[in-house]
Amino acid sequence: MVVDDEPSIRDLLSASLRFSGFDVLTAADGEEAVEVAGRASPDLVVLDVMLPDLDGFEVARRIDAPVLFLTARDATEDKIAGLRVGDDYVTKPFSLEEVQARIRAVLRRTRGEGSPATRLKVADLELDEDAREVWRAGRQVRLSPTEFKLLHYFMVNAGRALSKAQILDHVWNYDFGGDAGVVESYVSYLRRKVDDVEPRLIHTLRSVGYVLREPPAG
Amino acid sequence: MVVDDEPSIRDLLSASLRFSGFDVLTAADGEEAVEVAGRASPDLVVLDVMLPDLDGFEVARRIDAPVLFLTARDATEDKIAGLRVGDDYVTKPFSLEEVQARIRAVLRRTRGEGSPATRLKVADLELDEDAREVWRAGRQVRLSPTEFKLLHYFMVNAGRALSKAQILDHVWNYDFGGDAGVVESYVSYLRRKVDDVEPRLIHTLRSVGYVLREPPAG
DNA sequence: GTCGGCGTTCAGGCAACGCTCAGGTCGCTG
DNA sequence: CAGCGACCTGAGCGTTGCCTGAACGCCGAC
Repeated sequence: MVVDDEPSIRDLLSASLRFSGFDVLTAADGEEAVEVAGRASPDLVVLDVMLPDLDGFEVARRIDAPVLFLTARDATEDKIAGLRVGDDYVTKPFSLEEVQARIRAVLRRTRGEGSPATRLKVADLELDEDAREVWRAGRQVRLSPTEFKLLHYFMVNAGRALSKAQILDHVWNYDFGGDAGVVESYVSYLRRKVDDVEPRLIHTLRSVGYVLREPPAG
Repeated sequence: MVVDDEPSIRDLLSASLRFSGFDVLTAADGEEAVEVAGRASPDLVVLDVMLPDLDGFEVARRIDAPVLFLTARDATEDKIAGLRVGDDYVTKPFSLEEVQARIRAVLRRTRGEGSPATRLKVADLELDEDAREVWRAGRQVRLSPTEFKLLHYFMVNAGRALSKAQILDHVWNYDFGGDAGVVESYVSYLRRKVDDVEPRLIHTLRSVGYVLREPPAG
């Protein structure tokens, strides 16, 4: 369930989550959120802290589900205050990658006890979400946060062609104003760090975008 | 079983204990506590001394299970008075690390006689929960209580990336209002005391948090 | 062959982040 | 009541990561 008073944010999140296979309900304010949650018992609520009527923490208290808070970047104070164990938060502006990662983490913690392998693998490239480790051909590789998010996005969508706009939308914050040049830069960094051995996994599709995939045997 | 009249404390404790694999029941007052305990025979009861109806010690007398009391910090008097053998207490405000440590200690004493190894080990770093001793590369190290709790939390979660917020939630008291700067300070202290030799075990993950882990062979 | 677009890489400025140290407070102890 | 240890804060400083812009190279089109 997604709760935010700004329609743009609400739509952005619900569309992206639906696309990833979640069942999504929405609410525009605190009252509605409590009401809908009471009826539908969502597994998790993505909740803006700033709502027109009720305080986000107040809403959380009245809902029996783990909460992922959306909070302004400078609200360092409030963050810790309202968090119960099992909850988590993401600062605005966020990237879709971030939100989805946190959602999966919360769901994993609360429901599935036997932590399912959080390990992504493509050929001899491996990524561990928990430990934030990346391995290529047996060697560990150090990545910056953005590099890590980008590679994660590639690996989740391994074998699928991704346009730069798509990548920008998912990996960068939604308010990022710059152009797709950054993507090229970061793909370049990634190649140097994790794709410097055969077989090459990151392929550029001219005037389309990029793919991460194991080259066909033939 | 968790007994407290404040919902926030009740939720905090029950969620955190469930996450650690315990089966948790809750009660909001003394009457309910006695009633539920009679039916369900819990292995241990976490019990607030200040309840709206009955005194905590009165409740304890009517329950056939070891009790971990939650008591105000300045109630030095009451502490000793109500404690039976096998019981223990924690002062409010507490940290989750503290409560869980005490719970495990009580359960170990009462049920499991063959004390399970309370020794954590990562590379040449060892921590003995019982004796509160820490060893690095064969040398014993003296840690302050907070340093010890922090290191303990790191070692229990060895190999997992921990955010500063997460650390704050578990190692510091739940009412701590300050920011994550303290964590940095204490990590700094820990590094000086237990991580001043190769291989380095505490690694910072920029804009993510920290990990305690043995560096990879490669 | 040449030209234009597209992609890659590098260098540099800027901002954010984290480490450390010094200092102040509190509580305990002798 | 003086001394000490533990805890937290704040400021300064070095480092890292992020993004931009520009130069260079590749590739396909004509």
